Amino acid sequence: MPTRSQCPISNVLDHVGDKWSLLIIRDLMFFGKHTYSDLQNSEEKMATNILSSRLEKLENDGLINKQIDPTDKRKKVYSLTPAGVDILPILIEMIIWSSKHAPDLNIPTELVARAHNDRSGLIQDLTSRLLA
Amino acid sequence: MPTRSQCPISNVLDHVGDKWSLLIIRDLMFFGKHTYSDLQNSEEKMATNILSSRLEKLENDGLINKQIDPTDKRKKVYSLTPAGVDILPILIEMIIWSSKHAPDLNIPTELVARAHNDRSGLIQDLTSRLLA
DNA sequence: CTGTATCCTTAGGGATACTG
DNA sequence: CAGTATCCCTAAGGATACAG
Repeated sequence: MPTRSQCPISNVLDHVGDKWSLLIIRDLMFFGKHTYSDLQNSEEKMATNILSSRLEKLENDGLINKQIDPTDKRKKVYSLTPAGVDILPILIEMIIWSSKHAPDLNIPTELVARAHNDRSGLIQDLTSRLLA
Repeated sequence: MPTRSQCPISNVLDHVGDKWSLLIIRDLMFFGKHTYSDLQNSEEKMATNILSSRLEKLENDGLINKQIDPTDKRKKVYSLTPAGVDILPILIEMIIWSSKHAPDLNIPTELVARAHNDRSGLIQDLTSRLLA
């Protein structure tokens, strides 16, 4: 997606403003997925060509890394870059929004509670774990 | 966009996970725009048919209101619902992300500073102003 | 298993004309 | 001014086959 303007919100959307990219980041962030087949088996079942193209774009945009698994050279492992980890607060706010406005969904209530009570601590904990 | 899963992040994307909806909300929220032509003259210049369809979807989804201007019955005025106002923290986190990872953009620095120093106060101030 | 490539259909979107 | 409608093209996306 080309740069549309100098607006910081528009800029984020130019990177992840589609239906799938944030779900890939979610899976890497919250569900410990790091292989292609892990990601393909997400609840939303994205098509393999879409997954492939999004991984390529996210890597080009500097949000994820693609590495060879050191324990098995045939495998490839996807992980978040620091810029990718910094998407975390955006996802947390989305979870909070849904917990308020779409309470019928499967919301991790203890996560929401901690996001309210100790937001910066939560983000620091998750971030340090993800960057470890 | 149909519901894809029970995930709260996916749910938000089902409402605003396209290239334009959050920009409309941004314009209503930060730039005091409330008419069709106001919105059409945003920096990103969205096409009139797209603007029309997004306004319709956002209204159906309960994020914006469309009302007759009480001072001029010919005019229509768009405004955010409480659910729309609650998108604010998501936008703030997007601005923070860009301020960190795309510092070349036009970022409102005093907003970012306050988002760091007094995040909940900032959100309360903006929210109460928007709902006033 | 980890993807790429292809085929095909649908949705997104730009330009512009048109209506109340 | 405030939209709707149409035309047309491109991008997104699903299904599936295929390659390393």
